[in-house]
Amino acid sequence: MEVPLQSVFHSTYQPTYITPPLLYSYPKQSPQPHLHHHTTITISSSLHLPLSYHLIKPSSPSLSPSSLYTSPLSISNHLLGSHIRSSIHMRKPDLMGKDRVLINNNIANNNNKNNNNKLRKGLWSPEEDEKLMSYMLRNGQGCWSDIARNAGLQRCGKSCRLRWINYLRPDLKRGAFSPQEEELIIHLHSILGNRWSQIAARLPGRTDNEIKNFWNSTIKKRLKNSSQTHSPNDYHDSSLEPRDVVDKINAMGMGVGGSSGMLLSMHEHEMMNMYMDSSSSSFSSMNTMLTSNQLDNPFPLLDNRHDQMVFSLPTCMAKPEMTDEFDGRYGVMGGGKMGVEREISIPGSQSNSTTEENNGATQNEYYTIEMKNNNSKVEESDNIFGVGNHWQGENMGIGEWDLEGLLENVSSFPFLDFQLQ
DNA sequence: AATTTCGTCAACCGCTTTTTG
DNA sequence: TCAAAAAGCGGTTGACGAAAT
Repeated sequence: MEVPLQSVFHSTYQPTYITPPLLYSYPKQSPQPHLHHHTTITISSSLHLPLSYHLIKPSSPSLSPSSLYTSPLSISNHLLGSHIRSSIHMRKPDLMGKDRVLINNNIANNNNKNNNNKLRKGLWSPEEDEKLMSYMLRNGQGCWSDIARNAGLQRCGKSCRLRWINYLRPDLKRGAFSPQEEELIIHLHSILGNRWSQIAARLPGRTDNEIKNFWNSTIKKRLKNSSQTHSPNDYHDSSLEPRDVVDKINAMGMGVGGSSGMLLSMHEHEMMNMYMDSSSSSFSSMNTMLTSNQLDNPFPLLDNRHDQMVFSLPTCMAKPEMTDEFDGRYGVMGGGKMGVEREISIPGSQSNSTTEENNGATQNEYYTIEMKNNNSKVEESDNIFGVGNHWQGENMGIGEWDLEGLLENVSSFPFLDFQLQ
């Protein structure tokens, strides 16, 4: 479906049409072009976009010509709504042939510590992109070093893989993160820590690199700012990383025999308050709860003095609902309001959940998972995660307990998939 | 207008894990 | 079973544009 830009731009814009997804942005490092004021809007609707590049010219006087060639985010801040912003990327116009290659070669030479003159490094030229793209579309994925060779690229396979995964892949979403995505990233990071690839796996169309950059540049900064207004004493021991928690869980599986199980606790009620209302800024909620300490310790409220581990999940994660447009493996927002708090409680001696029925669930439901030592199992409570019996594994020892099961229902969020259709 | 500072992000590096022969 | 190669991952760097001074 085509959407007239006129309808989404705040400023007057030459009427044209956009068919998402628009995939390609050109690296901003490319040389500043000479600008032509007669440049017309050209937005491709093709999925083969990476082979073509686009210019955009607004009629808005508020947008200077030079800003046309700035980052997608920059122009989007001027003109675009958040979702159009997600899709529009612009290239800088040509000067990307020889000059650019020279620049690349310089970069490559400077960076080439191995004196391997055959392999290029640095920014990818459009020609290289085209080679890789067309090769991949023709032949699909294979051994990356073969791909590099067969596609006629003077690149190592690793570099090709990275370029494809982070940039050329047709299913990349690109553009600014939506508030929902931000919330999800924060939440997943609170569970997974810096396991960017695992976080990315649950954000369709996003790459680990992208999320990592986003976290380091944006979220971390915001959290840091917000933390300045709060005392670290407001919170429990934050010495454990999520990874530590997993390790701890696994270590228990190794068996310190006899004790009655998990000695972890997370007092995360406040933490999850930020999910209570998806319409409000998650960061405003976080203002009340995060300290700078927590930036590096994403399990800030973890307290190992207690014998329960409590995960709080937004509704969509903890107990997904089914919709027609989504298969049963995944959680779905459905009609439910994102942010209704759910918790998974993992006490040492208690076994079954206090769960209510899936439908009509209320806030503050508790899901309980038994965790015992050695011979213990992680037993599924009454449909703990709603769909898919992910915890049904028989005789699953603690050592086998991992975050995958816990997170399985977070593995995809269709509501995050912005589409103009 | 010039300079400095800041924020972003593509790409590299080095290490670990997985796969292959 | 083992070694080498490939793939995967997270941390880091540095170029660039934008914003601030």
